[in-house]
Amino acid sequence: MITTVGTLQTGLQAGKRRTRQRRAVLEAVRNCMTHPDAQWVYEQVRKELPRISLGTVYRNLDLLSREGFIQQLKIGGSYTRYDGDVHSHSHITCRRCGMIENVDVPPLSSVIEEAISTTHFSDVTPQLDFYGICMRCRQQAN
Amino acid sequence: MITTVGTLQTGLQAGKRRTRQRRAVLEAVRNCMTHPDAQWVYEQVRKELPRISLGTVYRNLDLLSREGFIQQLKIGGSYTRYDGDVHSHSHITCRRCGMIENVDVPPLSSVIEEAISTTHFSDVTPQLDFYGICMRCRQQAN
DNA sequence: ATAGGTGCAAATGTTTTGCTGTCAA
DNA sequence: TTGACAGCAAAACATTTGCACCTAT
Repeated sequence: MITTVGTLQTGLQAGKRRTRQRRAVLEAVRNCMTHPDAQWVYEQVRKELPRISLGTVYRNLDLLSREGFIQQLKIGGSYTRYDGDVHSHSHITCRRCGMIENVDVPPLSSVIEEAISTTHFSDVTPQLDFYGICMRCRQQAN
Repeated sequence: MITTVGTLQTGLQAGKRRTRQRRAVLEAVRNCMTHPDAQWVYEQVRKELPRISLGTVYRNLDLLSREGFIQQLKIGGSYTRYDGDVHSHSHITCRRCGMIENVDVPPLSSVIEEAISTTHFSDVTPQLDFYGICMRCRQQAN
């Protein structure tokens, strides 16, 4: 069995050293389907490495996202969330409970490209997100 | 000359009382073109009302955005920014300096509507934002 | 051996809140 | 008159950072 923990399939390495802490953080984000925040990752990783600190989790989440191993999501709530899926996709956030789900959206039309061209910005990337009410919240007749 | 400070043209009122503090906060956000944060609004309003507290600014910004008089922007940086322009439009944020500019984007295509329909969410609103490098930052050869 | 990384705790920066007093209606 | 709101300060909250020690290379 080949283990690729802490390494992309291409053999790329995050940071300069391959530490247990970094591998565990990447592993946790990748295995989580719910777009976790730093606290969740911390609690998860602590099951394996009880002495890891929250600061280390933050530092690694930052490094991993800067180097493109994971994605930082600054949508909706009051804290930053992470996504182990780095392929380009959108997110839909529940306005009531904050739950995030993935949405596959086709490439944005040339109409939007035109809108961008009216600005004086360069290297522009669009980010399309959605907000709504999830099924679970809708069913809870409050 | 008709003054509409603190009141929408329709005569709607924010909150239950028309306080000087609330009017000044709304005024400040409306007159500012740079999508200010709470601190900026605080400093601005303090010129007129030196005894206003930051807490009051936050409470009013919150109330005004909940009631639709202004718009809350949770994009990019580490703090919440506000927009006095409540008509539906997008924003483009500079990745380097955080500067925000407005972008007028045509209505999103039906292709996107379809993507939304694959989710189990209701009352979905799309939010399209852009990130890039502004002209000023590009010119500063760093 | 050594630079990069970790743990810990304190600091930071933004936003919220409890309480008491004030003021718009 | 009275309840919504303001001022103040402390608390809450997520996140960052300084420093001494550790460890992957």
